[in-house]
Amino acid sequence: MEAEENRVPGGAAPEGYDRYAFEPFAVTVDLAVLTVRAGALQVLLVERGTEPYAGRWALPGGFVLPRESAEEAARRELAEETGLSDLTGLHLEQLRTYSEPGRDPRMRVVSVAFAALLPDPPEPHGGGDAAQARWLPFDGLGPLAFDHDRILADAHERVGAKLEYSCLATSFCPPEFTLGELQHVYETVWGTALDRPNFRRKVLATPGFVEQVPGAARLTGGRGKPAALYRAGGAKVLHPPLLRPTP
Amino acid sequence: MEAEENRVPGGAAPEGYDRYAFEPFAVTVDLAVLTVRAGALQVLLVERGTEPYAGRWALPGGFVLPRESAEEAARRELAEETGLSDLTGLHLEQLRTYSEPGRDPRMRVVSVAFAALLPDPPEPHGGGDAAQARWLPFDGLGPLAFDHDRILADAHERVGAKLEYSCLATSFCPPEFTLGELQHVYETVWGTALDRPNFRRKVLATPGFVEQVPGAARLTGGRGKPAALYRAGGAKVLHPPLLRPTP
DNA sequence: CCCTTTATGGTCGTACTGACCATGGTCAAG
DNA sequence: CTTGACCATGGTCAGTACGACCATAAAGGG
Repeated sequence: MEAEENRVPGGAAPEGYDRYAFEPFAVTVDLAVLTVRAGALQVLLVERGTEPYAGRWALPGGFVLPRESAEEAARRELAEETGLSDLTGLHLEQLRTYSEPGRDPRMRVVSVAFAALLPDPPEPHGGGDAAQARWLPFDGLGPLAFDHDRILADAHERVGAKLEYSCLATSFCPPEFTLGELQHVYETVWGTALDRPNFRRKVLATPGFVEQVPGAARLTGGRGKPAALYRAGGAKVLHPPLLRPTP
Repeated sequence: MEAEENRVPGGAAPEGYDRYAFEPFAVTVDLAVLTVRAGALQVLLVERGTEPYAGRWALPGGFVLPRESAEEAARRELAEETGLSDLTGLHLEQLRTYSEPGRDPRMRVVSVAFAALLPDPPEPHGGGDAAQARWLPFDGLGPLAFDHDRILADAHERVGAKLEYSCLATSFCPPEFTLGELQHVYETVWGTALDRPNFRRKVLATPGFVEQVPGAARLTGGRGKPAALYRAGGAKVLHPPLLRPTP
């Protein structure tokens, strides 16, 4: 039900809305942007310059503008923070909305959180307004600003779970990748080692997960036998799923 | 990032917030309340009495109050709509947030949608303010108000997916239930028939999914052999999952 | 030339699943 | 009372998937 009830006096009613009073909220987006770099899971963070939490790292984000959806706001903010222009193929997944009254000490802010996955990202050049944007390793992060620790933990959990039953892992990889790189995505996000032949068997047995680039091969940094290159296939779901090893 | 940027002139800045301008949004919750009644999946809907969409069915919901979270608002609204007082054990799951600018023609409304599951629910007595609240079968619903068709479809998809890898199905059942009733939940939500012995084997082989009530048995409406009664166990996840049959 | 490293291919036993068949208890109709 | 419908329960059997290996191939470094 939308704007149906009249319980909240004190809000400003927009034109034509004299029957309905409502409480205004600020609506923002927060972005948990993950990538696999240098063999580790990394997160895009910005350093806060103002109170509260001045000097702390925080997730990038910002206000939702009057004429855009939260998804559009998330893409806009991400483009501004990273300086990337082409985010069309980017996987952006809505995590959940955080609405606890005290989460921002200054005012009532409802924040729609998104998880985004980037392959081989550029170093952010602190694009527009953010004080400083950097990639930082996921492990060993100090406490973040606001409730961003929890948002980031939720993003990690969600991405880890989606790797099990979707073909999402290719979003972490460049357009052409080796099966070793794809396996490394799983191992990095899950924090567990996988058996290489078994992983290979599973991936190749799933129709549409990956398709081989004919004739191409790449050396994985010069060591070992050259690996065949693959592209992401058309499939979106993994059936049956690729479950995390149970410890 | 919270309330960090100054891009939106025209919003009212609360006290102490002169540095930050923001656009106020109305924030509501929408509830997709599902149950299994009379052998069919049913949804709790309210009939709208005012424009827009007067006379259409809509999901119950309402404004988030200034001092409550979206989860608290959802529980409060649900209690008001159904007249139920004890919703402590109720499974409430945040679906996602719908924020497209045109989804409410009157004003900018951002809605946090929840899916709720009720076992054997009472007939709602149109409790507080809602014009009329009723359980309606999920199949064959005419178009709902606003974007509630999509929210309901998302809720159905989410619940169906969660049945696969969680013990959520017991939330549809009364405190004590037969395995036939539990299987019926799966069949109703998924819309597929399941093999009874195989379902039974799978459920009993999962530790903590259900535990038998000693000595108790119930006739399933008088026909057939009496079935043993079970309670929900302590487990929350299903490992390995109980996958939908692939058609 | 040997060793390390990585990719790729295969085997084998176990666990799980889907498709059955069989039995037993209860009710209702004949 | 008998019979059949109906449902719960128990079991079999084969195909599949998966984990734990072993083996081979191709590259680079000492």
